[in-house]
Amino acid sequence: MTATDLVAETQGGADDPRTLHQQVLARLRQSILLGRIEPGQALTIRGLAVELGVSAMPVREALRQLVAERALELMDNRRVRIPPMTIERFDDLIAARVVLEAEAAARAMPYVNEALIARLEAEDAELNKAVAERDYDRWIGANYAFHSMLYGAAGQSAFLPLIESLWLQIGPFLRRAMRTISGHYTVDRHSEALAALRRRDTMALRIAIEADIRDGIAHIGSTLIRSEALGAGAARGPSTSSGRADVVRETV
Amino acid sequence: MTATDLVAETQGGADDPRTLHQQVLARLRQSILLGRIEPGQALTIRGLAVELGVSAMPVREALRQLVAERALELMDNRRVRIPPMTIERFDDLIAARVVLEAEAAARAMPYVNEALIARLEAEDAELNKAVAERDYDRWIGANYAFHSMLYGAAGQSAFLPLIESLWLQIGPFLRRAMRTISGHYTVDRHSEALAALRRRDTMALRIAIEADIRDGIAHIGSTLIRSEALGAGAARGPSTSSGRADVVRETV
DNA sequence: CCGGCAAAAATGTGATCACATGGCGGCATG
DNA sequence: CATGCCGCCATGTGATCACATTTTTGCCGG
Repeated sequence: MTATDLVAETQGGADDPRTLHQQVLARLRQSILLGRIEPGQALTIRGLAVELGVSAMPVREALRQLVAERALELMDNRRVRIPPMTIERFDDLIAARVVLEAEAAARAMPYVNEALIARLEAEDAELNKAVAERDYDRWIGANYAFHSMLYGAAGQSAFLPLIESLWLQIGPFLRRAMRTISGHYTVDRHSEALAALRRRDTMALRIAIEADIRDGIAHIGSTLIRSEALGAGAARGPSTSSGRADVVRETV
Repeated sequence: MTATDLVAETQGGADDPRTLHQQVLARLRQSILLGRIEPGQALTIRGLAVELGVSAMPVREALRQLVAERALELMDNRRVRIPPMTIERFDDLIAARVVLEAEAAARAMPYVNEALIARLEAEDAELNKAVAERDYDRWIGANYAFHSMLYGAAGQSAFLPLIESLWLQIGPFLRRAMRTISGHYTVDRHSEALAALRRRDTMALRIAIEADIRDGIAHIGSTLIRSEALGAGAARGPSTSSGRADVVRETV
């Protein structure tokens, strides 16, 4: 399998109307969202370009865009990395998620109809199945789909991009924490949210969303306590070009 | 005055440690924030590059970054523009500002000390002076400084970038509305916020911040009603390269 | 065996070029 | 005089190149 195949086989054929840099961006964004990129992993323009079978230019633009969304961080040496997580930052991100997503959900309420609820239920079922099968990617993906489907009910909202940015910042640190708490997923907050939607109960919806956010990731905080400043610098992966390519090949 | 001088004289000399694209980004960002770029104005890579005395590359990257921050929008024809404003979007943006900034202010409270209050007072005085002198740029600048100073009290916060994105989206439409309400600025919400800070009254602070946001821009909504979808397409400026250059010269 | 130094490889940045696409005006035609 | 078509020019996209800086590596002396 060539690197080019990697790009072509999952998404974006030759007739993809999107520009190359948009395809690269979508790919990298999903990788970050699903936690496939290790916090300390080397992210070089040329490396990713070879990896994705494109030239450096689209990768450059995609990286810039991800830096703007705070999914990546531009270091002093002008390299790019996943921003290291600290307890303070994590706390901020969760707080921002809570206020933004609760408000976004509340503002979506007027647009809720049976069709939307049905789609949300389908996504919730998909999520539960993924949880049962311990399929992490589908789990995260379905969870994200559920939330964005709800917040986007009113059409394009100004909230969604902001929330996406927060997801991207949390994504890389979600996976490791998920493993440890995969058994703790006892209360189905999505069911509570769906019940609130059916009753058109905005307040209950806010509570369910907040609980969902806090439940899903509350345990990450303790993970962070055990390893301060996660992904700060010591956890640098293999740095030779061959080594990096190997790691990225299975992750991007 | 050459175009190069335009860049050099206000900021960023030859020994600026920042990369060119960062300088261009900062310049464009400020222009958008201060409403110096008309919603319908043509924004071309080559045009801005000539304007700013740089090559196309830094401009490309800066534009991408601003698109990621939602300050600009990538149209289907791959051109870039200030996203047209609608009542719905404006309503979203204000709602997002309120919840984010209220929360950010509340979370800054533990870090409030006399030094910070003093700096905020100084910025507020600067703001009032700018208002009295009808100096729009300083007005907006001081207002922005006041808010970001408060929200950033706890050091780098995850809230600030999100809030900045919202400011950038509102900026282009603020100026015209400001003109019409410049006389209505009767209640000084910043004073209320400062009083709340001195009393360490988090709830009062939230209320003051929310009131400040809503007061300052409440009248824009009515402006939008009179001209739906502001900057949608009809308000396209001159499109010849010479015409564009003239417009941008005095605005960027 | 370890530490530092110099050479070499790699990386980010910026510039320039080729190409396809789209917008615009001029021109012919009704 | 209005309208539709065609060609030209401007623009965005992607590739490649040169250069400065950083990082890695290999080597030498202690």
